[in-house]
Amino acid sequence: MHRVARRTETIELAVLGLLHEGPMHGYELRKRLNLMLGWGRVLSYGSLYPTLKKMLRSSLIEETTTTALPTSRRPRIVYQVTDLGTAEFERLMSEVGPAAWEDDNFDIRFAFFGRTDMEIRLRVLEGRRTRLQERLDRVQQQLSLTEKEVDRYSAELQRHGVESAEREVQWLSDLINAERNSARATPQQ
Amino acid sequence: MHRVARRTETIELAVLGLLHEGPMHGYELRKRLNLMLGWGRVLSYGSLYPTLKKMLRSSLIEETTTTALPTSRRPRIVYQVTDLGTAEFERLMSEVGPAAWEDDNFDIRFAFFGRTDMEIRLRVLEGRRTRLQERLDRVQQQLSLTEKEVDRYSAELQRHGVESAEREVQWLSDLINAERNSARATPQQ
DNA sequence: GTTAGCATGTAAGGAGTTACATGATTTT
DNA sequence: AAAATCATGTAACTCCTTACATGCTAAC
Repeated sequence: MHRVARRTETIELAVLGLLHEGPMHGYELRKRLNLMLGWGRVLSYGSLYPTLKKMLRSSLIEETTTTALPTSRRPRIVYQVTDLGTAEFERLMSEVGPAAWEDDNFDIRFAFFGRTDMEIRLRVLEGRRTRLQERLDRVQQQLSLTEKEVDRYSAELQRHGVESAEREVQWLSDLINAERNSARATPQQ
Repeated sequence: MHRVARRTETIELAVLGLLHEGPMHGYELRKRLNLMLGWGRVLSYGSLYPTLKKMLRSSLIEETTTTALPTSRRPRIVYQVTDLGTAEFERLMSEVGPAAWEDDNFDIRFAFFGRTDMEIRLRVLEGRRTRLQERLDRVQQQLSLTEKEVDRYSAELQRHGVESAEREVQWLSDLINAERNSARATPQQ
């Protein structure tokens, strides 16, 4: 029953990670988020602001309203992580399991890999690779037991999909090897 | 205000296209649909069956309940396209515009390209390519005006994303060329 | 005979988008 | 002085998933 992280959870993780770089306000967060989650759908305000409010309520972040400026300026609300938020970030980042390697979730986690142990990194990379490999196998298998010949364009679409997935698997394998090599080069303790 | 097709619309198009191959019941449609839309999320029954009911109401499809079988068998409901459904399929397939080349929609349309005119095919392929190129440009640009140096993993993620998109653009270019060549080889009229 | 897969549905609830509302600041 | 973009929100609505409910059929 492996529940897949809701979008909100993905956003929360990304916000915690981004705020680690320093305080930011909502609008800026949104731009950064769109660049990270990018490629797919863009993040709407109606999604971001409520999430920030929710995170405030659970004390993962704090707000600092920039009120009194020389020129009367509309207050910009600047957010920053709390200690609790940092703890939550670390907890989420050290999760291994489907939540870590489903499509969107994986990208975010990967982006913040610099702040995780190599052990976790390897587990997540391998999990992701297995996940993709499973999909590939399932498709290949179902393709093989399809009796009727598929038409040109359907076949081309399938071919392209499989090729992309295979390339992604290769990418992951390279990353895994790189991690292992760096481990041998710098044996800890 | 280019509204992006709702999932339901995508499903409707896919159902109309699949039923063109011959009558099918819901369960079977779902499997085929998952293979087509695949790679991402799977289609839930709670999504499929209501959509089929809706299509029945609007007379895009008809149902034939297989009731009296030798062995008392639970009725399987077999669906088939109506003339109205065929017309709707053709209308949807000849649409050019964002609805045709946004992520999910594009895949389905492409899969049914065999049943469209080459003129439409070219317009859709080119639209899709332009769409991807825009995204690439936007990312490249935003990347260039980011002052702070990004960390290793974020950079790698971006690199990989850009590479994938570029590869997709190349794929589309090849397809476009193939269409153009086949047009020259077989000049109509 | 029991597990796994075939087969069809519905109701409730949640998540997130769209549309609306407002105003400041910067660029052209 | 207009247009674009920065900036922050909210409410309603829509879609879709999740979970439940039911029963048949084939394989082991």
